[in-house]
Amino acid sequence: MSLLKDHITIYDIARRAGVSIATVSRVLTGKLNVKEETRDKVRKVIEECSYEPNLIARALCNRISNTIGLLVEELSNPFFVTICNEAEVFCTSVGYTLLFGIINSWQENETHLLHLIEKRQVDGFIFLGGKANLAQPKKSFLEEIKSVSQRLPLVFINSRIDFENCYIVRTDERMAFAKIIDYVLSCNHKKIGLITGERGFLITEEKIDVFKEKLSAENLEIRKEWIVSGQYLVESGAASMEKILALKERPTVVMCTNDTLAIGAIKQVFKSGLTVPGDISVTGFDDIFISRHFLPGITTMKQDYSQLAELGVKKILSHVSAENCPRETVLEAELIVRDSCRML
Amino acid sequence: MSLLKDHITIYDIARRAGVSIATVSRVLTGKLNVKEETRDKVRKVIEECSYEPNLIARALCNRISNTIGLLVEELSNPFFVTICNEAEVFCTSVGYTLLFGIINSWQENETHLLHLIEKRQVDGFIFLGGKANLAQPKKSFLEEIKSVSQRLPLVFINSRIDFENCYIVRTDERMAFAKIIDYVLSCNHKKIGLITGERGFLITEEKIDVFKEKLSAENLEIRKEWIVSGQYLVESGAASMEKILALKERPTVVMCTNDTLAIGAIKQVFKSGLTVPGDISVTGFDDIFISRHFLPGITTMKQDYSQLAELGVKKILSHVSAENCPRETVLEAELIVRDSCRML
DNA sequence: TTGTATGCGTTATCAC
DNA sequence: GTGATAACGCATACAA
Repeated sequence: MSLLKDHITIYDIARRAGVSIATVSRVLTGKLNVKEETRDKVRKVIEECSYEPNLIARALCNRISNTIGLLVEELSNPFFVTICNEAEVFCTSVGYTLLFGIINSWQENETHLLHLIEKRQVDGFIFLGGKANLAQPKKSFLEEIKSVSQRLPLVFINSRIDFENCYIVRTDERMAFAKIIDYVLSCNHKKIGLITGERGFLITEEKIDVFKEKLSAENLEIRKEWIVSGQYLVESGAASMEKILALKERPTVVMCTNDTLAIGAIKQVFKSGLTVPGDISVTGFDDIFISRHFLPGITTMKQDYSQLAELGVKKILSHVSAENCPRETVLEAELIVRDSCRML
Repeated sequence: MSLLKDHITIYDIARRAGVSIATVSRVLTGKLNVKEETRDKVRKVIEECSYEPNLIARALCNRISNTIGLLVEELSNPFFVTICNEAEVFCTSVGYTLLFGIINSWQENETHLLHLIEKRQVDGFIFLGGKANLAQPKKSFLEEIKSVSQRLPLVFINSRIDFENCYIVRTDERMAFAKIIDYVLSCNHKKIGLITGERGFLITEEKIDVFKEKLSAENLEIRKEWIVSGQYLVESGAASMEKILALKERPTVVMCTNDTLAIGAIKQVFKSGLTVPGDISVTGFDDIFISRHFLPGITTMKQDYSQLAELGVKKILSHVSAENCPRETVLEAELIVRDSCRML
């Protein structure tokens, strides 16, 4: 068979309403003036036929698709998916639709994926994770970004890319990590360890920087063997904690640069016959969904997911409608105290 | 400003290659014959201009958008998002793009959301959760579905809607739940409780049915107070377990109709000062990501997410290309034994 | 093998 | 106010 979706078009409506397609189009868009009488007549026919305009045709004509590309590192990542969910909901509420591109499934070809989606004439792109979040993005990647940004507005979430037509929405992760360090200090911890994911990413490097700064400022010892980096995986968090537990002298608290690592770290502590926070405290970052339900509940920092998403979309909308909007918006994070870090 | 993305078109390519647009189109689609010489010439120009065809225009022309609507109950649900992720990856690998619609954000208006997406001329729809998964969908909803199915192919995941142009990909949940019950029985449990989410959904009702059937067959007691229903939320799982723990006589194992409930149930056991599986065993269903990492690891059933997703997409592709494909495909689930259910 | 012309369903610029 | 008509970018039937 074939999908003979031969839809009703404005021609059908025009004919049945005894007007021209131009008039139908006018009542559809609602911009130009139409005599109330004819407008009602047309509306009635539209209703009767349950006609819906073909958005593909409209997009071709307007050269605006009401569509935004969202390049996300990985949908199964709980941090990213929360933002995607919020973004999607907000988009549909304003008549937009997101086209997702999942970066990880394309290995090195993040750029190729981008072109694939650009062919669908999206009005802009949002970047969530991927190479854009490297502390030092590669030259070739930046060139590509710059090139695309000459055609379309780009929004980077938790990144720092700075070109014409590029916007940024981000959490102030330096301040956020400083906040949770302060909390840890306020619990009288003096021996503090750090578990991170991949080096080279902003979310990693900034936290390491702040970690060292704060500890120095407090005259606390920064021990190399108490800082261990791996990947942003549960297994990696566990492996890192294993290394720390094997040390002759251990920190009293281990801070993790995200909750996934914290989960792995906690698991490993229990596996070693110790407990969290009894024998060692652990903190996370991001407040992913499960952190509240994990045992023990994870003390962490919560980012403002809905704002991150909504502002990202809004910046593109503003750009499209030629409104002014700040190039960068920085959001605060919130400390969420639960059970995984105890007072000494 | 305005997004003057005045792109290169086939006209530009045609001019620069000294051929007609028809020829350019031919080498682009690759279907019809073009002399090798001219084809190479055109290809070279395309390359030089880094021209990319406008998929919106192509869709309008072909009346096929290479786009599929995916109506999903909630992206933040770990079960659904896994399938979405797989579906998205598979789609892009075959030149398709998914348009997501998040049902929960539209309350009762699942149908309205559907129309919103249909306007974008998707080639088909996939339903993941929502009203389609009710054991007895409402008449009005079925009417709508039937109506849409006359225009587009529809795929239902883990559902049973049976109309023309409607396809089904599902896990055999009856068999799957029977399997995990068998496992529980093999652990010598005789006193078995059940925690479910919302009544009325297939995933709930089928499991309750199987539960009763199996226990009867084993001559085990089916106690009303050991079967407690709530919502598919962690909190609800906890509340249900609280009720069970308050009973004078308790089951030795509580089976949950999904992992989210199991997590809540386990939390509640620990909160009561008891342990899982020491004092009471718990099982889940779905094997969501965190189940492997929870403490204790949750014994559960794993659905074949990638097949669920891929077959869903494939059925639509087959329909579009007029190939034959079975109306319904049923998949098996796999028992995942971890630590939350112990041998008595 | 290649080019011309038409249609896909809209919107928008003209006249009237 | 309203109605022809020309884009929008592409694919294809038909002619050459």
